[in-house]
Amino acid sequence: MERKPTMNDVARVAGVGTMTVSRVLNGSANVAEETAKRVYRAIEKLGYRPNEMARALRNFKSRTIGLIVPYLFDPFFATCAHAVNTVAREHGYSVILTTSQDDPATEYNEAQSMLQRHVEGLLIIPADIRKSRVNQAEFNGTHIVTLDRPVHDARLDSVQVQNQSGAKRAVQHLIQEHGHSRISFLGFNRSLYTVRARFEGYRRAMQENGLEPMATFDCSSEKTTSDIIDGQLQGENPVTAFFTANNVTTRYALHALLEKGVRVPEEVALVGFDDFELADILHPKLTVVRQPASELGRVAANVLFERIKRDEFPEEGNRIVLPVELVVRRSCGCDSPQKRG
Amino acid sequence: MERKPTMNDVARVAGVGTMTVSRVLNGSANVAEETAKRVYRAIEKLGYRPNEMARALRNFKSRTIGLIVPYLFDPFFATCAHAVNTVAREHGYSVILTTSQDDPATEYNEAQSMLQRHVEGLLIIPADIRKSRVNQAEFNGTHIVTLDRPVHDARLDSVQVQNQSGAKRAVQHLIQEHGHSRISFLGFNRSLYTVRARFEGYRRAMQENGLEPMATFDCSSEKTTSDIIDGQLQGENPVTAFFTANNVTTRYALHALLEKGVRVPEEVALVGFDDFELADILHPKLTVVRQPASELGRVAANVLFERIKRDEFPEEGNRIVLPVELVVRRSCGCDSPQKRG
DNA sequence: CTGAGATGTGATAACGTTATCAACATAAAT
DNA sequence: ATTTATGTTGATAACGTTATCACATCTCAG
Repeated sequence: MERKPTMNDVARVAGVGTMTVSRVLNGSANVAEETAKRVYRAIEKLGYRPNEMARALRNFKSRTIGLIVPYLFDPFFATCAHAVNTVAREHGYSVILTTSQDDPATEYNEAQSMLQRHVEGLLIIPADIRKSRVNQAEFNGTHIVTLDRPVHDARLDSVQVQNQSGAKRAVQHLIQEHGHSRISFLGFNRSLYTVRARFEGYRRAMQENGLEPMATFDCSSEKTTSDIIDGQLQGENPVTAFFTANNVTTRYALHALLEKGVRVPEEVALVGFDDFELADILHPKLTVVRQPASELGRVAANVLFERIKRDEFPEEGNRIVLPVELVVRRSCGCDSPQKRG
Repeated sequence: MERKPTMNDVARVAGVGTMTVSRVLNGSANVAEETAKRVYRAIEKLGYRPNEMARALRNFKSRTIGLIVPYLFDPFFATCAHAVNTVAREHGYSVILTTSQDDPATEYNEAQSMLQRHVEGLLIIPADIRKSRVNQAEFNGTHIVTLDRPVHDARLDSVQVQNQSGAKRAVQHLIQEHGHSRISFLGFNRSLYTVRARFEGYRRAMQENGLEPMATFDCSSEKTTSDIIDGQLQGENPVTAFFTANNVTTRYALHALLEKGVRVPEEVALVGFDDFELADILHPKLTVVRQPASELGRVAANVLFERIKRDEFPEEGNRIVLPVELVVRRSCGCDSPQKRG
């Protein structure tokens, strides 16, 4: 309703000039103690709060960063976002958050919109390693850090996890500890960097053990996943273990197996990439590769703020890779009475 | 690096006045077609994008709303946030998102910070019905809508779900369909509105059936929940069913029961408030009260944008209550071979 | 005391946008 | 031919801050 009080109002009430109020607020030296007190009283009395819009316009500093994640209901991304938020607050920054739905066009539009809002930096989980356009010229002058997935641009900092080696270790576990040889890779959306990298880890583990890879990237829904699994469990050489590329696929696969009455891990083993809250309450408890979601967000945000602070645009960005951990529970066959030969 | 091009730059390149560029951008009438074309070409050439900071300052419209949720890694809140984001985008608004950790002081600070950023409206999931201070005078002139939980201020719009009647229905189901009489309410944090309301539904269901309520509000962690359950399962009159107040408590309780080797629902039944992705893969599949999380976010955002559009500050806010649904699966005892008398 | 430095303060001009007004065409109406 | 309308444009002044400069006072060494 009534207009918010401005610095001018404060100055008038305190009986000083506008600049003096500004100086008091910014803790600049050379303000008489007595004057400062008068200003503080006036601020108190009017309930004055500086207008960040005007500040941003004047200072070329919005104290805002942008964060673009594919989805918010995926617990992994949500956890990243939470961590980013926490770090931003510590730096006195606000976060403009939006989702891309894994669509490069949406991602580009949202990034543009954030540029218009003059964010000082951008944290992005890019939808597509090739089609993401956040590296174009128009983004020069904005600090960008990609997390979870990189893009093809050496100038950008990126923070990611050990996708390939983590996947490889998990598949090796299935091969070496449990003697599986017919292991199927289930994933969705080949254009996602993480899915590719995890597949590559899987492929290498198979190859190094002289086994034939067998991969699907079409697990877009519960139904299709179920159909794919159906096909792979039938025939003369049925699959004996599944490796799923992320928490969604893991869920689809587990659901399908349970629906069909297939016993896990007795009849078929299952190991997934990405841990989640309920993985150790499920029956069976899931063996998974755990990603440090919080740390991913935290590290990426810190890298970004470091860049912002230095206002540095390097020729070659840093690439930070965080370790993952194979959390062995039961779905791989461990802790189970019978093992296979 | 290089400064971003401004409207003045565009005007110079196009050989027109600044106002003409402004007019073209805002689609205002009365610009000659030929001139408009020149302006568009200049915009294209320079890669010009309007500075939202300057616009906001000049127009008193930031095209931004604030969203404060307790936590982002709770799938319920994350889903709300996702929905809010979607609606905001449809309106051409950006969302500044932050978390309160269910702490009223943090909530207040974050809300203040958003006011300084001149958000046009605020969507809040308040931490505490009494201690939340978002209704104070300093927030006059900002549109506020609370979602999921209300605060004590009749002027604020609030959107929530049928907490009480949903809980009551669930408990009635345990009593009437499965003959339970020793039903324990497990929750955490009595200062949360939702927990209270759900308890009240539980209490009424018990009372109307002549049963003794039995409630705990201390399920703050897995450990304490486990201990509480231990106590209630021992003694001469052990509990035969649990009603849990939200998805976190449900998880704690289920985990504890599984750890102890208690069979659900054969030995003890379990019904929770708030559905989640994996509730139907768990063993047993969980019977829950499902909340329309997406719709909650969507409706709240729409209410807010309606207020913003009309710039209306009603004496008495709307209170919208969305229906919940009892999703009957197996943990209540349904679909189980034996029923109790 | 005189001049140099420190200290405290305010006027002014930006930052990039847009509302308002005034100016000029040109077309239509008398 | 003169008025009246209509369409098209630009100069100017804000919005609320802050950097810069300028002007006072005051302190103290010489």
